[in-house]
Amino acid sequence: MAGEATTIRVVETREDVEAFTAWTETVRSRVVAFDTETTSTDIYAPGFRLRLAQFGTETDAWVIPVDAHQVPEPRRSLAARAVVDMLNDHPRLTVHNATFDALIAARHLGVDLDSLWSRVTDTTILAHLCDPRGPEDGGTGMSLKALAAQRVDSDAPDTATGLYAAFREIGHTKDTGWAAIDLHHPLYTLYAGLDVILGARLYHSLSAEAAVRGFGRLAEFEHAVALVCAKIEARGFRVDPGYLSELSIRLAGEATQWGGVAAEFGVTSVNAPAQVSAALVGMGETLTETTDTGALKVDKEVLKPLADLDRDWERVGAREPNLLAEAVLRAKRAAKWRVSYADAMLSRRDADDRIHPSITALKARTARMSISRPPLQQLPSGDWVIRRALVADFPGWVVGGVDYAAVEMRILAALSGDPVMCQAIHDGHDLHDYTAELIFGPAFTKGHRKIAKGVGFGKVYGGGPDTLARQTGAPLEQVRATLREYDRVYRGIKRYSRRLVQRAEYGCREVITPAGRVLPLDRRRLYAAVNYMVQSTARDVLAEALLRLDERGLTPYLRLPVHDEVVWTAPADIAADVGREIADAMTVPDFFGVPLFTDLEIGGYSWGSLYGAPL
DNA sequence: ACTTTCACG
DNA sequence: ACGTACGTGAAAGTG
Repeated sequence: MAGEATTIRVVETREDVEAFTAWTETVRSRVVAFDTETTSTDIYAPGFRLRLAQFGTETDAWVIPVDAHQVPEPRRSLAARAVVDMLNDHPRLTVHNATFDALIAARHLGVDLDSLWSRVTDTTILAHLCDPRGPEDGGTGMSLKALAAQRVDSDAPDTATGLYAAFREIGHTKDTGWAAIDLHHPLYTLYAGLDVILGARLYHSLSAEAAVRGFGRLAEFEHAVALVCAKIEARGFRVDPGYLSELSIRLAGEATQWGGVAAEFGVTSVNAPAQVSAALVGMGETLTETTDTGALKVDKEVLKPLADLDRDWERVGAREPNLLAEAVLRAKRAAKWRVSYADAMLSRRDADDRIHPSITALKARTARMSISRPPLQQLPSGDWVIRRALVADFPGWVVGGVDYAAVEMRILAALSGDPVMCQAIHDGHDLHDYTAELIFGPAFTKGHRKIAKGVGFGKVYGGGPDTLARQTGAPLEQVRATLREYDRVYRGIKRYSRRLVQRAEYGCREVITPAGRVLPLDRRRLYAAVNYMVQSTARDVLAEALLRLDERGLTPYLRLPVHDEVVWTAPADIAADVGREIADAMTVPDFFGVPLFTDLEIGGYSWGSLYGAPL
């Protein structure tokens, strides 16, 4: 690799296990990379197995088979023991995407998560601090392969492709081959061994750059945040399988029924935009909006007016509803809710009816977290039916939530130091009410407040008058006028926004957040600087809150972080105390001169109860 | 692989 | 001078 000879050893005998243990003694002062190969990425699925554990330096790797299905006893236990000893004792380890392997070590090898974590450096964290961009945005992304190609050896052997070919030879796919490939297949062990050699080399490259660029403290912070998120993931969130089964059937029926209606109009698949647009045009509807590639757009913003439905799916009474448009809307929604949410939760639950969504604590360019499999940060919020499926841990427990009040606006006020907005916050005003009154006078209406709120967000997000008019539903001229007034009233925000974009224009194309994060900007979208600054800072406010919650011993109650809130569960008799404690730990009394307050909600048995569900 | 759509903050 | 909403995850269809 990179012109240097490397060695990969595969443990095949009892003596090999001893040789591995002897090797671990010789590398005690070195940073050793750790990695695993498993039957799947579903750590908590029944039938999940750890198959290989690997350790390595820049030049030497050990591949240790521990799969109970293929390694005979007592060698398997001896090998597993040797792996556990290394994980428990070695002073400095590096892992690429450490949350995954650490959770496996904790659940399937009985390793103590806190102890292991205190000795681990996660190279995805370092890579994200050095460049948070994904490959689609001109960055390298966080995959081991791409990072290693960039920093270690652009000609590093591409073992994955060969391995996938081996999967196909045994009648499997990219996804299923991991469980089926022979434990001693040479491509499999080669792939496994190379990964730790690459990982060790990547560590040295990334840690050097992170140190030079002063990311040490931020890296430490991110490791602490990732540990709290790993604990939340390990505990999981309980689902109600009986409710989900019934819901799945009901949604399937709805999708079939509305799909049948669409079929009467010649639309055999409601998910085929070309079919839908052709049928609508054939019925005499005029479609004007187009997609990026010039096709006629038929998303729900286009279809709802045709179906005479407003944003909340209520009849408007403005026209004769187009039955096809309505059928497509309802069929698609029912199918999506069933497949992406109900069935996803049902299929991913563990033996205790808990789901363990994968939480990536440091994901977006702005450092925002992401939650996947299933995407619990994106469950429908306008209706309680999906969230009703997530329930408290035991009978007699309840679900609650704590969220920050208007956190992005407050952060914008604090960072810009805008005196008018800061004063309004100190005086305890509702920010959007306050803005509406400033612009429209004391007799402002709900509609005025909505426009004021939209313009406030527009400032954070960098939107123009057209987008804001579309979003708020207000007339373009009124939005333009409001934007002008906004700039006049909140001069500090205007000045701050201009300064951020100007710096990006004349300096390097990046913003540096108060946390010390360097966020690269796209050449064509320098205006995004304000949004990046605010969104990223809001993320760090929640991340710091997670650390305070953990310090207060509240992590066992936490179920999810959702950008500006946490979801928790607790026994009903202490729920008020737990909720207050969480709300208090999250509160930031003085964020650059502005208080960040929290709102506490205590619900019932299900998360849906916070959205109007009866239970 | 790419596009389109839809769910969230 | 002009004009741009930001960030995600996931499924399904098309080719």
